[in-house]
Amino acid sequence: MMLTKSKEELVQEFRVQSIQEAAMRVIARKGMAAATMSDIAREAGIAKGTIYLYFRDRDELVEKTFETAITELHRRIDAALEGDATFSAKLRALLSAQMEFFRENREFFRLYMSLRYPEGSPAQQRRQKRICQPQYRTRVASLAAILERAMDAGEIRRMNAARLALLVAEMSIAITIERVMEESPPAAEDDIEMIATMILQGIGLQHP
Amino acid sequence: MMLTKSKEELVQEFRVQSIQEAAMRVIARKGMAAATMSDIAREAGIAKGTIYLYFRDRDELVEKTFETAITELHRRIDAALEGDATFSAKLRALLSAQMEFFRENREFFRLYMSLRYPEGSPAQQRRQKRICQPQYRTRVASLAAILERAMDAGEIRRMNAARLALLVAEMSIAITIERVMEESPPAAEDDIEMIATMILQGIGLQHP
DNA sequence: TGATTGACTGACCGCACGTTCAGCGTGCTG
DNA sequence: CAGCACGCTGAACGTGCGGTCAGTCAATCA
Repeated sequence: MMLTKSKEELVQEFRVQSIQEAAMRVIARKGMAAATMSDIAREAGIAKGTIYLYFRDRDELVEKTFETAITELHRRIDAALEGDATFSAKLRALLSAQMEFFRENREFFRLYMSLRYPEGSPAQQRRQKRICQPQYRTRVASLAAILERAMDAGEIRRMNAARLALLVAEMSIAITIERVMEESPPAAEDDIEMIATMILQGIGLQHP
Repeated sequence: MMLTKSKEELVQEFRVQSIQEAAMRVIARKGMAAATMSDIAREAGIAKGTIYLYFRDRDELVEKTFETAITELHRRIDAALEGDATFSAKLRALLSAQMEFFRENREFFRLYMSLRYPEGSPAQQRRQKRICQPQYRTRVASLAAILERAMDAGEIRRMNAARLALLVAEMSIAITIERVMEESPPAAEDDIEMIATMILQGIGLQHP
């Protein structure tokens, strides 16, 4: 009895997962706005109607797909940041985790970018604002907390932590974008080293 | 004869301009994807059909609207960068020009962000890629050239100029986004000073 | 083996959009 | 003042989307 149910659940989960993966691929290929339910169904090898057995509507599909992937990203970033390494080490770990994640999940990237600033109908916008912006804000806030701690520890100069967190986050996303788009990006270590150096020492001339 | 034609042209230009301004306002309010031709016509106080007397289709309206505004932005940035000031001064001038422009043209900002990464139908995407990406790439490239010159002059350390230009551009956009979204942002000078300091000296501890 | 279930299908619906065009009014012409 | 020209209008059209649901059929049950 219990086993049977488990089996059904497994099948369900498999369907849900394969639909989400199809959605991700289609969005990656055509962009968020142009990805239709028919496209996604075709990509998943099922009928359009079947999607509606597992997701209430398009919004929910996109939302769940986003959440599944972003949860994994956050898990990795949190893992990179735990422990009490120096700020410099944590910064490199953060950059490394993010780049690695998007290298493995190139397809997620397009979805991630689409959701960062709301588009579409007002209802969709509200939904996206509810779902996605907090995710981003939370990340920036936790980065700000780390910066604050590093300031307290005297590892970095004292500045506006919130603004600084924003800058660091955006720099890391910018390089990630660039790497995802490049055919053959330079070694990740080189880019990480460059950003880390720039953040810590700037580009001025005072000696290392 | 010549005068009459001039007058008609003026009326035409006025219509074109007021439609573009309406488009900008609507896109700013509802987002690129949700801004319909009816919305734009209503905002401009004319009938939907009238727009098609001045623009072939929606794509052309968006494209022309974007170009008109971006041309002004580039004019200002170029003005800020000409002359042979120090890199440090040019950097501040660049940041200042960009922030000032988006403060005056808050409405353009949404359009600018929408077009940075293509969305919509494949045809729209091709168009946007053709129109918008080069604009952005050109700006980054010219920034890279300035960085290169500063390196030659020994004003800043030698690094990968292309990557660095990307980081500087993204940082400045990030703060601009933040400022556009904030109810009452801090004084522009403070933000400019912060980014400039961060870029030139980093956040590490070695004394100023 | 016939009955029953329910996951799956895809033709269909309503709607909202971009686009069109026949007709309207206004002002200029002869 | 009649007639013409033309910028403008907005109802109507075609298209393509998200979403629905009556029907299908393979697996399970009794």
